[in-house]
Amino acid sequence: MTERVPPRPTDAELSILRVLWRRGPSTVRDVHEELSQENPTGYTTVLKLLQIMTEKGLVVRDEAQRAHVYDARHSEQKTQRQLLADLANRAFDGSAAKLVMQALSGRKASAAELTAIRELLDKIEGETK
Amino acid sequence: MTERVPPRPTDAELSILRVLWRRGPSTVRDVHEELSQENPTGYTTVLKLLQIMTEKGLVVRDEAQRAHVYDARHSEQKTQRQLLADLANRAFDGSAAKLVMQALSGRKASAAELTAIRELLDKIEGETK
DNA sequence: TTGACATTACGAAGTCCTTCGTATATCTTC
DNA sequence: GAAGATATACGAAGGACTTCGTAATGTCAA
Repeated sequence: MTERVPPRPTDAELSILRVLWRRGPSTVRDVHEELSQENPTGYTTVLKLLQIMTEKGLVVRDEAQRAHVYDARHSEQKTQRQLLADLANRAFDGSAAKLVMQALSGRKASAAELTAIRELLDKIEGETK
Repeated sequence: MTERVPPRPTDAELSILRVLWRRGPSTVRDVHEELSQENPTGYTTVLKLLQIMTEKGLVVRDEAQRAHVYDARHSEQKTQRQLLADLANRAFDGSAAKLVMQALSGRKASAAELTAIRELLDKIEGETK
């Protein structure tokens, strides 16, 4: 059996992934401290989540040292794209374009951001041609 | 107590909402038949879900007839925007622009769709000005 | 009215998510 | 090597999600 695609991370799992993406490989202690600043959590709670995430394949664990070091298995980009594809399938008839249009309509996007998006569009159209 | 914002629909709940958005007000039988074509489900399972969704405020129920008639409480658009805002908060630092860029990078968008997006950008920028 | 049928109500089971308390193992320092 | 600090492992509890079986209720026709 080959490795399967990891499942969609839950809310608590995603908040841990965000810490790992920001910090890189980290111990439970590291993650716990960072996470507790915004949202106080028990140390063993974070540990348990990381253990489960290891089983699921969301993170990888280096057990070389006493304090195991965890890291996100997939990049932030890759995970984000998977989440978007998933949402598109579940709520937008699988259409990424519909999703984008709705996200843009939902206001809040600075002029600079709009420009950046426009440039991205240019780039995409350039490649497709 | 005033009405609270309905919670994020689960996967099964969302698939029911999709049917309601497409069909409009429907009985359990209606929803069950439509839903079972793609994904066979028990009749009482659908009923139970609709009852829970009524409690949560995701749908409204008209009990005038013997066969209760259910309908989505919020429009497809409104729900989609809420889901997008939620995902932006959980995985994109709350930035809708980042989300859009990532969605666009994730390939798949026809030329026509790209044009439509571009026009939408024009419209937004026109209003903001 | 009564029987057949359709519908809703109720409750329970199995799984997953989240949290935490306690036990066990390991390292450091003296 | 023993004490204390620090880690991980284990298991359990409570709640949410999904599914379904069975009971109760309502409707209609003969």
